[in-house]
Amino acid sequence: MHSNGISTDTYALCGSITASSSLRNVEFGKQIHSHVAKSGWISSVFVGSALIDLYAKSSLIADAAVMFDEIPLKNSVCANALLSGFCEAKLWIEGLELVRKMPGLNLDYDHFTLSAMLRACTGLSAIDLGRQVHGYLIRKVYNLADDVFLQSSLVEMYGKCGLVMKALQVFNFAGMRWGGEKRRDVVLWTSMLGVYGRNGHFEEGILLFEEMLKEGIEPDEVAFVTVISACGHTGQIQLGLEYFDCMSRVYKLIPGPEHCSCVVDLLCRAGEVERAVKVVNEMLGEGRNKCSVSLWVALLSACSDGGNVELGEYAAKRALELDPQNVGVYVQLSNLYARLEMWDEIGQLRDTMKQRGLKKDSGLSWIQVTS
DNA sequence: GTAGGGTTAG
Repeated sequence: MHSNGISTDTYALCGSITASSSLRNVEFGKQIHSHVAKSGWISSVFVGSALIDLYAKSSLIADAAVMFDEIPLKNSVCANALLSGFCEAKLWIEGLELVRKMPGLNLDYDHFTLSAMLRACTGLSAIDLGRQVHGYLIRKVYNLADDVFLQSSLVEMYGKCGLVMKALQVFNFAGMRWGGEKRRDVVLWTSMLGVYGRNGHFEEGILLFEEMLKEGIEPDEVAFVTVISACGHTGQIQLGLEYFDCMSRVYKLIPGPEHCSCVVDLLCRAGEVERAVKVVNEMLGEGRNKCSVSLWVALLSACSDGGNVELGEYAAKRALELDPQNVGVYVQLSNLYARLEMWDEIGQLRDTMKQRGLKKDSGLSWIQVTS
C-alpha cells in the first residue's frame, strides 16, 4: 500500500502493527514505526498503544516505555499496554510505580489496570496491597462478577499468598451469581486448580477438575498439566494415565513436553521407574520429538530423587545429546551426585560446565509477612 | 471502523 503511494491512516497502521505483533515480527513493526515517525501519525494514541504493545510483547520493555513517554495525549489504554508489559517482564515494582503515576497524568484505573495490579501483587506476594485492590473492586466495580479476568487475577493473588480459602471464596462467588450459566471459563477453573496444587491440596484439585468436567467446561492443555501433576502427588497413577490418555482421545489435544514429563514424574514418584523408562521409549517411538529433552530431564529428576545413578547418568547423557547448553541437566545431575556424596564427579561436572561456558543462576526469593 | 487484561509441572 505504502509502496504504491497510497497514504496510510491510523486504521491501516494499527492493523499492520497488531498483525506484526501477533506474528511476532518485531522487525516489520520497527519498519512501520520509522514510517510512522516520518508520516506525522506518531502522536496518535492508537498507533502509540499498538507500538507499546508490540514492544512489550517482544521483550523490548525499554522501547515500550520510551514510546509511552512520547505520546502527547495519553489515555488509560496506552498506560495499560505498558503496564502489562512490565508485569509480563516481572518488573512488578516498575508496574506499580506507573500505576501510582496514573492519577497525576489524569488517567483512570479500569478493569485492565486493576487486573495488572493484581498480577503485580501476585508476583510480589503483596497481600496487603492485594487486599486493598480487592476492596476497591468491591466498592467501585459494579460488574466485578462479569469479569473472568479480574476473578482469576484475584484467585491467583490469594493463592500465591497462601490464602486458599479466600481464593475459593472468590471462585465460588464467580459461579454463584449465574446459577446454571457457565460464566466461569476454563482459565478461571484452572487458576483455582493451580492454587490447590501450589498449596498442596491435590485431592481437592482433582475433585475440582471433575466438577469442571461435569459443568461441561472443556479442559485445555494447561488444565491437564495441573491435574496430571496433582495425580502424581496423590499417588493416583492410574487416574493420571487416564487423564493423559483422554487428552488426545476425547479432547483432541496434542500432549506437549510438559504433559510427557508430568507422566514420567508421576510414574517415578510412585517408584515405577522401569515403567517410566518404558513410557519414555514408547513416547520417543511415537516420534514426539519436541518431548524428548523434557522426557529425559524428567527421568533424570526422578533418578535424582531416588538416587539412581546409573539411569540418571544415562538420562543426562541423552538429554545433553539433544540440548548441550541445558544448564538444568547439569544441576540435576550434580544434585544426584551430591545426594550420594560423589564429590569427585561433581568436580568433573563443574569443569565440564566451565569449559562449555555455562553458569548456573543463583536463586532468590522473598515473601511479605502478614501483619 | 483503529490500541490494552487472567491459567502450566519439576
